[in-house]
Amino acid sequence: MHIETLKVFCDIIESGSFSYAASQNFVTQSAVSQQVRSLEEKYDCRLIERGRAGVKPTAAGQILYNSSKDIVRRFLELENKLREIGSVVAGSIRVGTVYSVGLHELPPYLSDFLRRFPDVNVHLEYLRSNKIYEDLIEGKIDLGVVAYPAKRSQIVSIPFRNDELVLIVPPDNALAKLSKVHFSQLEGQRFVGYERDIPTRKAADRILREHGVKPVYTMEFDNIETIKRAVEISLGVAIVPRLTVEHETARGSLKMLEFLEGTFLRPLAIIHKRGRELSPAVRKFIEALTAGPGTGVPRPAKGERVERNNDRPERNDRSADADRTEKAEKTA
Amino acid sequence: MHIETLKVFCDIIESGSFSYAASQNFVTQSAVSQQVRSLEEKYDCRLIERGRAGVKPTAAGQILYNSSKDIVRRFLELENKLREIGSVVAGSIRVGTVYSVGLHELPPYLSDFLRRFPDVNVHLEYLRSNKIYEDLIEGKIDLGVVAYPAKRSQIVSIPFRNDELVLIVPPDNALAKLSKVHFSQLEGQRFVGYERDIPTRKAADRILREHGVKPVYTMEFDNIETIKRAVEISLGVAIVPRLTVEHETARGSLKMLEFLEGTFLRPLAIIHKRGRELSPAVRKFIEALTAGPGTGVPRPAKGERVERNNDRPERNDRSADADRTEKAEKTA
DNA sequence: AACGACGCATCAGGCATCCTTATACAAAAG
DNA sequence: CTTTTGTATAAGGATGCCTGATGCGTCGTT
Repeated sequence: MHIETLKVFCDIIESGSFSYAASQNFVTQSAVSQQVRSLEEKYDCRLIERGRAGVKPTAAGQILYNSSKDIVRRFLELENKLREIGSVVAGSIRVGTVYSVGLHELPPYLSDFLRRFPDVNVHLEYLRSNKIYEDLIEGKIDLGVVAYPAKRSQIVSIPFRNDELVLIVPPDNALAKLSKVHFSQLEGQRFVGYERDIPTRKAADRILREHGVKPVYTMEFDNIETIKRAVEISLGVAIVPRLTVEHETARGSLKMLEFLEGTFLRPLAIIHKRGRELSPAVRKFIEALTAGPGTGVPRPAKGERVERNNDRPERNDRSADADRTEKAEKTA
Repeated sequence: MHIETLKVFCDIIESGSFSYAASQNFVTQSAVSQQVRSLEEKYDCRLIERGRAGVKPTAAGQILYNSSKDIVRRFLELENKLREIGSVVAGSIRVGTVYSVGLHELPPYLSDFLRRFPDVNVHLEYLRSNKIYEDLIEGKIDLGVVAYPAKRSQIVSIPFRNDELVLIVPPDNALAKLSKVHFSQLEGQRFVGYERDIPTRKAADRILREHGVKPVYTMEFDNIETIKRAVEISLGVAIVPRLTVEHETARGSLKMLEFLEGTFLRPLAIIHKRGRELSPAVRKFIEALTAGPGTGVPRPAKGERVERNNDRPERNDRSADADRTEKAEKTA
């Protein structure tokens, strides 16, 4: 019996979905379906009731789930301990990130990391800030990457980078001819921005308030991409991280302006649950982010490990990085 | 990760032997060796110190053992529960038996059982009577088959069969011409028999004592085969179960005599630990013994199960029964 | 009601995995 | 020094698992 099969089963029960469990375990839905079937055949009893409203465990399935959950948990802990000893960087790590960072800041770090540690699978989930804190505390993810990290007793926060907040306006806006603006010039502009409970929105509002601007929002979204689209079609101006609009300013679909009153930084941080011991893979991931992309040595170069990797050059190489990076969107 | 691999590892640590762990798990020593190696490679650390005096776990190996033991135990319990639900008779059962019964009484029941339940692996170990009780209580075996079952609070005993105790003498003995003897005729005969702490020896001595015979033992052994060889070369006479000497009496290498004073039965029993819940396979095994050989239906014939078995007629059919019956001798 | 979207089941084919057999090798025993 | 016992290694083959394609219900839409 594969312990992985038990984990798949647990994931099915917890998520209520075969397909989701499949993606969580880096296999196809077909494989998951077959695993469940073979379990059911092996013990000659139905384990999961497949109904219209998702899936529910049968009595037997519930027993299997209860025990498996325990077994899987113990096994994962065991693996962490052993990897610790052997300094083996492998396994899965689950990272939750807000859209803007995940799309515009992480990619170079990520591909670098995946190249250096081919035995690590990275789950990248796009989540809203508050959900990241929640999931961290519930143990659903190992790491979070957020802006304006909140200080909480259960959360440890490690500084990552600082973005600069800039103003974007549609090319047809009066301000588009300038390269820098005074806050006073923003008076009367209609704003587009994040929803009120999102940290970057709060930061933007604070900056505006401190400079005497009372913004009028016409639209609020929960992710940066939609905000940019809204500005492009002249629904308003917005304050966003500089890195997130590089594409659009280069293409000319958006005009970016700095503030004459100074630069405003948006601190990003890696966060994790306090007290939770981090697996070698997670620690290496944090290192990779804090050290910056391209700073990693090509190989861990610790004797044995190199040999082992070289022993199987013909291995089914999962060609692209993307194959090992599961990107699951949770917000609509 | 196969849970079976973890079990193999535990068995290695507990027994201090690769080969023994191999036989316990119905695989070759080679497979065991490879499994350990792949574990060591996977976590890039030595797990077992191979020294002259057996094998010892390293620090990492100890960690692996501790967790694995737990995982394996939970998994086996889980499997029992599920098999219970699906009425699936499969898995391994460990049976400890004394030589005489294992060699002369069990075989027909065994081959019958194995034919009816091809998914069950039977570990048959030849043990001395007291070791069987010990191992039962320690949970090292599931069932025991013994003669003259001792009444103990921790042990449940189920009657199995009754052998008849008879006298065997070498063909050149004066008694060999008779077919029945009076106990009085045994006076002056030298005896060969079991060691003093073995139940059948105690029973024989009691019978002799009750009929006024004070036996003089010249040799004592812990198993029936050696006793027979000793009698064959005229080292003395012996009181043994009738079934165990069928071969020799047929060949004429031994002469068997009944007692004129009556027949003396040697009760056999299946024993197991009180309170321990028995797996379906163990229960079926008990049923098979108590019902007698040849009484089983050809198939459980419970719908689905038949189908499932028929689905794979081309399966690597482990031809002979012997392949699935591990006979490990513990006494020399 | 027809249609597409979604999610699970099934099938066939390829390939990695793991096991067995055979053999090497080391240490201990006779 | 040979034999025995126990583990490691090599080669080959069977098993099993996964993927990709496809089928088939159910649900929500227009």
